[in-house]
Amino acid sequence: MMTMNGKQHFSMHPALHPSSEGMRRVCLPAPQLQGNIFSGFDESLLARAEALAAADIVSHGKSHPFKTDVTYHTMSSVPCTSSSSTVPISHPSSNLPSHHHHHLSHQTLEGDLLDHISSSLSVSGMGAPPDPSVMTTQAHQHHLQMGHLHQAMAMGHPHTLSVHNGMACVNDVESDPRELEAFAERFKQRRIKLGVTQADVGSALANLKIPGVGSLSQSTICRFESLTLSHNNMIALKPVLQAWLEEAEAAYREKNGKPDLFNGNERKRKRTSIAAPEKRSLEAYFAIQPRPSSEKIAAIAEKLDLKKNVVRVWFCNQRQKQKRMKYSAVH
DNA sequence: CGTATGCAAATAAGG
DNA sequence: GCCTTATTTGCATAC
Repeated sequence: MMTMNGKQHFSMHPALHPSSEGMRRVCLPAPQLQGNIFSGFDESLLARAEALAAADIVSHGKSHPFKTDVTYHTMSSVPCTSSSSTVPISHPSSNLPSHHHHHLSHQTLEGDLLDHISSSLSVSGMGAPPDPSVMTTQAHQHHLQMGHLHQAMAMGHPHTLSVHNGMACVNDVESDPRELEAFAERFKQRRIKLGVTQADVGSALANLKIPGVGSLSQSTICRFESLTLSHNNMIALKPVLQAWLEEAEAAYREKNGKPDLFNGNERKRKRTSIAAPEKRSLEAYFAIQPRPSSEKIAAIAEKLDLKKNVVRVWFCNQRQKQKRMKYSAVH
């Protein structure tokens, strides 16, 4: 099952114009131009985009890092509104772009030579039924569809001092924000004592067989230890890591060297790496049409030998990124 | 080697 | 089904 290999194809693109055009008009759909672009979409557009991609190697502006990270940060004064659950901190940052370019989208998609999409089955990925458990905030009775359910809420925790009138902030264990930090530190210490690396921990998590919990990368373990994850993420991961720690120490006592095999059913989330040439092509397509139709996405995917879903997500993320940049540009 | 980290895929959740 | 916004991770690669 699954096996959604992100078979990368680093086909090297031949063309490589030494030309150095630093003109990288972002957000510039380049509407009018010649009618042929939109009339004979398909091939011509794709080809054109590819050509652009090839010629577009220089403009790799690193731009500003702009790290808006919201990492842990010791204190998270979240008003204890305690609205049962899920209150994803809607950030008011969203502005009203109102980017209505509206350039007559007159794309004619007649014949479509590139219609044979062999994208095959979609990535079924996970199918693990959610499993409440873990978290503090029980009362979970949300069995809708599948999903990883990484219940990461539980944000409304009591301020250090604020008195809980009555029992507003019920639930939740007695874990202060300090407890979390202490745990992270303790965790690292004991992990090292066990002679286990972060990567080991990450992959060993799958052996716990906790529904909805698979392996994690070394990065994530590292971030947990250094508290560089979001508070909610920290809280969600704590019980899992704690479970591992306990098991590992128990096994250690029993002299179990390293019995842990690669059991684990839940795979670690996989991340496709899109090679540079493909990325360049995608960028070129994006410059021409930031919101390609499903059919076009399929065509692009086919051409670049990427999964359709990968391409679709790439466009989504690209739009997000562009929006972010636009925002930061205005400061 | 094991650990940090930047950038950005993949996912979650509400339309 | 796909989009958006917000977030969670992981690949790569720098320490």
